[in-house]
Amino acid sequence: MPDEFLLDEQACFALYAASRAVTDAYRPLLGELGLTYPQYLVLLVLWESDARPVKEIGEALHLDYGTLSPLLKRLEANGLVTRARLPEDERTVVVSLTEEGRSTRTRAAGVPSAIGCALGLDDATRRDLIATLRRLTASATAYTHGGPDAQP
Amino acid sequence: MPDEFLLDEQACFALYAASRAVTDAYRPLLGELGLTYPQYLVLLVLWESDARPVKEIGEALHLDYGTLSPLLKRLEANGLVTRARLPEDERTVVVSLTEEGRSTRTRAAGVPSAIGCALGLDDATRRDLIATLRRLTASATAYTHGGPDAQP
DNA sequence: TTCCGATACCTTGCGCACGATGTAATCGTG
DNA sequence: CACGATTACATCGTGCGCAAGGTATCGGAA
Repeated sequence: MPDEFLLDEQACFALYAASRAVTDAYRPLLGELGLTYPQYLVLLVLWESDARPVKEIGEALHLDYGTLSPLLKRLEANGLVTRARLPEDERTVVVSLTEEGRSTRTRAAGVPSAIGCALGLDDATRRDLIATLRRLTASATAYTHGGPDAQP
Repeated sequence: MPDEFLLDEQACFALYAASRAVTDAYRPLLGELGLTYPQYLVLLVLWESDARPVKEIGEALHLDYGTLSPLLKRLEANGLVTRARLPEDERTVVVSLTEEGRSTRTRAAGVPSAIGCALGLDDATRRDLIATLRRLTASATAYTHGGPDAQP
């Protein structure tokens, strides 16, 4: 009997282990920039489109306020972003890059290629992996929220 | 010009997001057993082969003592495992399942199939994913430790 | 206009993860 | 045997990541 504890579990553990291994690869590179991987992700979001409310950053990264609020406070304390309430809606906090935040993009220019080297995947495999992971994420998310039944 | 911050980064973020989505899927299932996902992983290791030193558990899960020591203390506090020094080598702590730890395997019998459903991957895709993730983990680990040069 | 609910965010508490440091036991070498 | 190095763990500090609870603001209906 093929142990049922050793089939899909392997996929989940492989995912868990790979995610941490990749984060480990980022660590020394980002460490020189004074960044963690989640902080780097926030900067990626802002480099693509500056001055965004916390809500949008959270949606882009699938992170909630409990994670983002203190993280953004640290980015602010490190002088990379500013946070300001919207005058027309005082509930909303808009996060914007400082000059140092923008220039960090240049300092991080070598990171993607270094990581690409670390992953060691050819183009086709990587595209395939991304597609599979996105389907998996969508499927797992649909299962968790909404459950097998579902309902907004 | 295809933004270099949007290529390999996508693979890494997809990995990061997928890993958390899968953990989210486990959470309600394991929550009923009073377990977290890392705790469940430790039990998987012990269900396969009981009475193992902390070192072996760490190697199996790629986790260090800083993570495992408090985690195992919690499992012990919850009555699922015991920890005992080896008489022939007082440095080594052997982790063993209690009766409750063993019986939890039965209570968790439905978890793998539920997760398999949540992932929504066919057999071929899943095998392919596991293989890709393992190569990726090995490559990233080799890059991080040992660096591009390498040296034991 | 006055509520009432929704929205956007913050805070707290807990459990990972990891680097750094500490400690006791064991091993290896002279 | 002595003693320095290694091994196996434990602990501490920091930073996620998430659930739960709190606050202030906004929008809409009575």
